Amino acid sequence: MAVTAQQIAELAGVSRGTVDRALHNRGRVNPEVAAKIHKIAAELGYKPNLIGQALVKSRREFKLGAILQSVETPTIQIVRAGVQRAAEELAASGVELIMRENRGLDTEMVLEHIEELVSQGVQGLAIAPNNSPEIRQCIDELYEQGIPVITLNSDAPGSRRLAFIGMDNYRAGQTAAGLLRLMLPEGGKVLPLAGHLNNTAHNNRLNGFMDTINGETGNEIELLAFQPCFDRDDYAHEITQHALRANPDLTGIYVASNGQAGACAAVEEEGRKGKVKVVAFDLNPMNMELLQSDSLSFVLDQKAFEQGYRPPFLLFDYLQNRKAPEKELLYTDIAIKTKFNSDKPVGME
Amino acid sequence: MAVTAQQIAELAGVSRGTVDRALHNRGRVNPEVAAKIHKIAAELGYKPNLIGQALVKSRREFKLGAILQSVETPTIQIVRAGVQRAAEELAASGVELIMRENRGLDTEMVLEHIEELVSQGVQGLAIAPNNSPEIRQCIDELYEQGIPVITLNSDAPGSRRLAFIGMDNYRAGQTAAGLLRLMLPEGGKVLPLAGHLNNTAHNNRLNGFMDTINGETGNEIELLAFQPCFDRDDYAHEITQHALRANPDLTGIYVASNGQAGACAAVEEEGRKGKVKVVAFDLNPMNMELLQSDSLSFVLDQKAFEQGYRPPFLLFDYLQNRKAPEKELLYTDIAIKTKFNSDKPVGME
DNA sequence: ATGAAAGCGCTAACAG
DNA sequence: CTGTTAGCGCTTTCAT
Repeated sequence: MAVTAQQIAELAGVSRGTVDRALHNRGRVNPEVAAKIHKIAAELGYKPNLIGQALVKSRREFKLGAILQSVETPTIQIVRAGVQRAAEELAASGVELIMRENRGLDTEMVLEHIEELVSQGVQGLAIAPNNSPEIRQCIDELYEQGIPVITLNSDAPGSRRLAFIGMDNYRAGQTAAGLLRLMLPEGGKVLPLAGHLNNTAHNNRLNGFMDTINGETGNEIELLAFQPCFDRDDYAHEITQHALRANPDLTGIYVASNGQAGACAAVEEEGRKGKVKVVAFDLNPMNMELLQSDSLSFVLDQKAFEQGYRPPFLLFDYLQNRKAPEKELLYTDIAIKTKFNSDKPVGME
Repeated sequence: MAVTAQQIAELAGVSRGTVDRALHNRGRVNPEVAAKIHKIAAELGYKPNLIGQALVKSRREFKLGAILQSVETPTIQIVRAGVQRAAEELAASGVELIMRENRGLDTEMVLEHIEELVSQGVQGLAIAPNNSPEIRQCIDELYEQGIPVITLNSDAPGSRRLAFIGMDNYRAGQTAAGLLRLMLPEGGKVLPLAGHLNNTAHNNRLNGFMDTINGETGNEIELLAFQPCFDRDDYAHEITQHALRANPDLTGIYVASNGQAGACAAVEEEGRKGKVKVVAFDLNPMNMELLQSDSLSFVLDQKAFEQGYRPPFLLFDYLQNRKAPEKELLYTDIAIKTKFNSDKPVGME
């Protein structure tokens, strides 16, 4: 058995209570005795038993809230699963987690949910915000009230959130550019597609892409003008069709948003499949099919499960131990998927 | 607070002990009473508190063993870190883990370590074996003795191990082939390099590669004869140099083992960098540099940390709850890394 | 067949 | 400043 606080107490000739106070520097203990206790603990390599600790701490009750948006998308479904798994696991530690969900993006609804959850007494919030000044301000107010907020999947940059966990979209854009460059040794024209420009995520994906598509060396790639497709397959289809017909030397398409199915369809209809490489985001069932049929070359995936799973733990840790996350920006892995490595691996992610 | 066994006991008018026996079907309880207890538990949505459970179970002591090989390699260092982290986390549950390590591969040493650990009384073993009949047989004998074995990183196929956790090397070979095909739209010649053919891992990586490099569609790629480089940079360098000079249309190199630095050096010396794409394995510091300098296009990485981290937990779960892993082959994710997504993400992997 | 009681390791409230 | 005590939820004897 590992060494226990009881044993230290006996060796030091004091009680468990004193050992506990000494080891946690809670004060109210004779400095000399404390020193002695620390010494014995160090010699014995004492490590507090986490299970015992958790058991007694589970008496404190915590109430957390989680607010998700765009729950109709496959990616957010995975995020959701992560949140729920965390909720189940934390239930044993006395944590209650209340979840609220919206379809689509809706600043008003988010603000309403925040208000509701706060009135229910949540002590911490995990939010997938949209990038609106109102929400940023609301997060700052929560901070003033002592309610920590963690943003997930999408960030509220500049606000006083405890942390953000999600994809580094600029980096993801760079990664996509790197892939296209590797696939296009002869250069050619590349069409960038994205939802709206006021979608921060898409915007960052686009910036990273454009900053990187023409690197220091080699192949010259000509970037066509950016086209917003508003996440719609029909728009993406039309834009792609136009671009393909106007540019016989179009060799790559970068889809930073939804709409990839439309783009792929247009490529196939024009008989350019294989000649035109398409890179898109998020490993959902549709993209898995598009990979298998060689319509997509690469999909960049984010660790959606982790984005949902970790915030409740981070909030719990903060509330229970006043321990903030190590970094403010917790970027999840940018996973590159092809048809060959896109089945789910073992483990929870 | 969540519902506890105590509450159920009160509602059923029995004691906690009876509730416990009933809920776990341990017998020695009146069937009618048991039914009543089950009913109440279901109605209240009773979930046993994992922390309480863990606390009392931590009285049982477990002794586990782990045997690693080739500890001089960066990948196994990461595996090692995973094992150690698991050991720390399991210490609170009454688990002692004894680790033994070899440099290089050495069947004799592994067998000795196994014997030693067994004589020390370990109840389960995590082993990174080499593919030798002696070790397979030894694992079978351990199975007969009731000592579960989990192989990690490398497998002992056909033996009665509880599970294997590691990379699906055939699949990884396919993935590499897919990447080269995407990068070589014009086809060309590809040189495959690997350590020995009696290294199962390399062999599988090679087979997957060769079975896939010429797909159903498109570009014709000519595969040069496989060359063993015995994991050595100097051999790889020489082989590559020869191949480059003999084949002006060589466009790709697949390094299934170590030796990639030698191959990359040869490519650069012959002035073919950029023209010849190189794919290699394992995201170690050297490969990160080779990615950054564009000497490597892609690195296929395995979740080495996870390979070390999970086996102790799986063994513990098996010993404590007789719960075997869900699958016999626990394949870890095949991660595709480029210069842009090859810095460590957040989290423990 | 069942209840009572002990105890896992820890923290916190209360007395001194 | 320090010891005592109670108790977190559960499993496991030990009586009955």
